[in-house]
Amino acid sequence: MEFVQPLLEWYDRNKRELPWRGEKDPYRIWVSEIMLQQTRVEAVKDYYGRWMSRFPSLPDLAAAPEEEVLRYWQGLGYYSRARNLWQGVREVAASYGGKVPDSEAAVRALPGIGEYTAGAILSIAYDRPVPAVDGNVVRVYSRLFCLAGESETALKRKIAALVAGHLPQERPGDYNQALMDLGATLCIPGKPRCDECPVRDFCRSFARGTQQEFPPKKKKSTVKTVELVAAVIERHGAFLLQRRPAQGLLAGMWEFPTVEIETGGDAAAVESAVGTRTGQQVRLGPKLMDLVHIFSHRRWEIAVHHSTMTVPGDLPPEPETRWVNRKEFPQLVFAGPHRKIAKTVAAQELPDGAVRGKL
DNA sequence: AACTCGGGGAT
DNA sequence: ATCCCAGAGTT
Repeated sequence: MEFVQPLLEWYDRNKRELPWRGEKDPYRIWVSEIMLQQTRVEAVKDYYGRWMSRFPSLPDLAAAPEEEVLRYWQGLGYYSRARNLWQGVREVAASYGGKVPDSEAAVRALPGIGEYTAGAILSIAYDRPVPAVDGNVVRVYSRLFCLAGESETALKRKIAALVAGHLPQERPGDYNQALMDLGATLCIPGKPRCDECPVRDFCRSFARGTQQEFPPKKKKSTVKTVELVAAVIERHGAFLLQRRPAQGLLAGMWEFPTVEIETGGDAAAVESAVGTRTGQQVRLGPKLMDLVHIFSHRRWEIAVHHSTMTVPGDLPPEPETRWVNRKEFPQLVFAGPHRKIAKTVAAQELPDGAVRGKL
């Protein structure tokens, strides 16, 4: 295709300088691609740097405990990515002698590696001509060819087939990355900067002035609001923390005891619910803060209350519950907004012997 | 095909 | 507010 060469030349002159760019170690490419899933380049840079200073090679990650791996991922989101990456790396260490396989089937079979990531790893690290169609590439190609597609999956499939036919055998990784850089810097959502585009002359939507119509808008999902009360329960300088369920949202991460409430639920009902959850008799104290935390498809509104135990009881086996000193906070992986609560209460250093929570 | 899964930056 | 980001896995 005639636009391949102009695009590669544009890439050679204008590619972004990124920490993982020029990297050939498949493990390092792998890590970057997983971090970049649904995550902006700017957000990834720092995490990638910290990660590589701690887990510079595949065996380093394979040998690390899961808890520590999650600590290095804390705040990035989509935590199953970290677990899958860790599991995948261990699988490579165990079954492939520590060398990331270079066949599409084998790479695709690793946990957390889907069609896009397989293409990215194979083309960038192994120079294999496999398309890597991410959101950028969908946007670029749908505009180049005025492609709408019957569904998102059909559109993506169609584009992957086109890219496969265009990939230059000499530098497939650069072509994939050139498409992504173009989509990230010029062929952006909203108002693309077509005046600077190296392939404008080949773009059908530019010719028709219909760039805005591509790619087709995806239907918006509804965001459900959930009201919660979190209880900060302190005793002898330690705080009561609980682990979230192993499956689902923020799986396995630590949080202050939290209950979902009906709108306008009264204090007694909340105290009862917290008591059931923690095995303690609890009285809600003064409000520490209100937090709003927004996920893609959920909105948490959390009232955080200092709370006191009226009658200390045994800790429940489920969910896992622990008294944690604030000095141990850095060792834990906190669930989303609870990081902020932890940071706040940990900062409230008291002199020895001082008592907190008196009304 | 539709949902779930995080967090944040741009508009 | 809305969009969407170098998506994958499950239902």
